[in-house]
Amino acid sequence: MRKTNSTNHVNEKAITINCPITSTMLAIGGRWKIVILWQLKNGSLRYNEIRKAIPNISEKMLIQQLKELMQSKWVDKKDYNEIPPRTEYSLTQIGKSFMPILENIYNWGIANNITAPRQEDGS
Amino acid sequence: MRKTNSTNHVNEKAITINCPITSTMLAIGGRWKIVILWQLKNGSLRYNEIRKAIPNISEKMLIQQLKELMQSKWVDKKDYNEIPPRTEYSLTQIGKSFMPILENIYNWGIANNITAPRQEDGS
DNA sequence: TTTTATACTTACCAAATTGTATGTACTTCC
DNA sequence: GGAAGTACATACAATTTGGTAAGTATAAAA
Repeated sequence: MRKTNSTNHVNEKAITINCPITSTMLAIGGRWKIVILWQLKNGSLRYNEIRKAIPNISEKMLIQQLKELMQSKWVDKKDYNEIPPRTEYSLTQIGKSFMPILENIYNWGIANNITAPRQEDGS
Repeated sequence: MRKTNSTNHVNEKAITINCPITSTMLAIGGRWKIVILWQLKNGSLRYNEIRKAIPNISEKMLIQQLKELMQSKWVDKKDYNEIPPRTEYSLTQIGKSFMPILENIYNWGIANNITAPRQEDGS
């Protein structure tokens, strides 16, 4: 949980309060969020399907990021109440409506040959 | 400096290596990067002008983020070699070419009434 | 000679994010 | 009775990010 009185938190709030860009970035800003959204763009997937589609993600990270995406209304979950459990995750309308922008970024990235910056250390 | 052998780092690399979206997000992903880019969209600014335009940023954060933006070629710096010092920061072509996408996100955010998600704690 | 102006650097600390390992629940199959 | 399948939860540790406070350099102005 975050501390509401830390400078970090206060600054985050100040930055996002009036800016839809930074708010949006915050919503999709976790390590795995975009990867998850990208997986869901062609339809709903079960928990384990997402997991297998994203080899490096841990279970903790997957549910954590899914929860946050659900809180911010980008992703929906359907629980079938079966045993063994079955749940399906899908994009909400909000999530779907953002996909064209993600595709823009995708194409922009390719056109501009974007590679991630890395400040590496030897150790 | 980051550790090149941490799982965290390895995962970041895996995520960005083949994906222009996550690479792009990484490049503009610091706390203040988008705010800085947004300030520069109407032309070059001196160090102190940026600083005054972004009330909460500390000097350390400002130069750090500027350096990273320069490393990833979104921002350029011109040093006038005067005393007292004078430097000017401006968007590169890459930086400028991304502005339409930022504006898309801005409009999308307004249209969808995006507010930043907050998991707050009481302490 | 102290102050002012500008653009940084650095050491250190606090906070937030990410990852590891292990455990839970329920039912069917062997 | 034990293993398998599915979707989680939780305690703890490592890593990374962000913030604070103080210092540097140079020359001109007060």
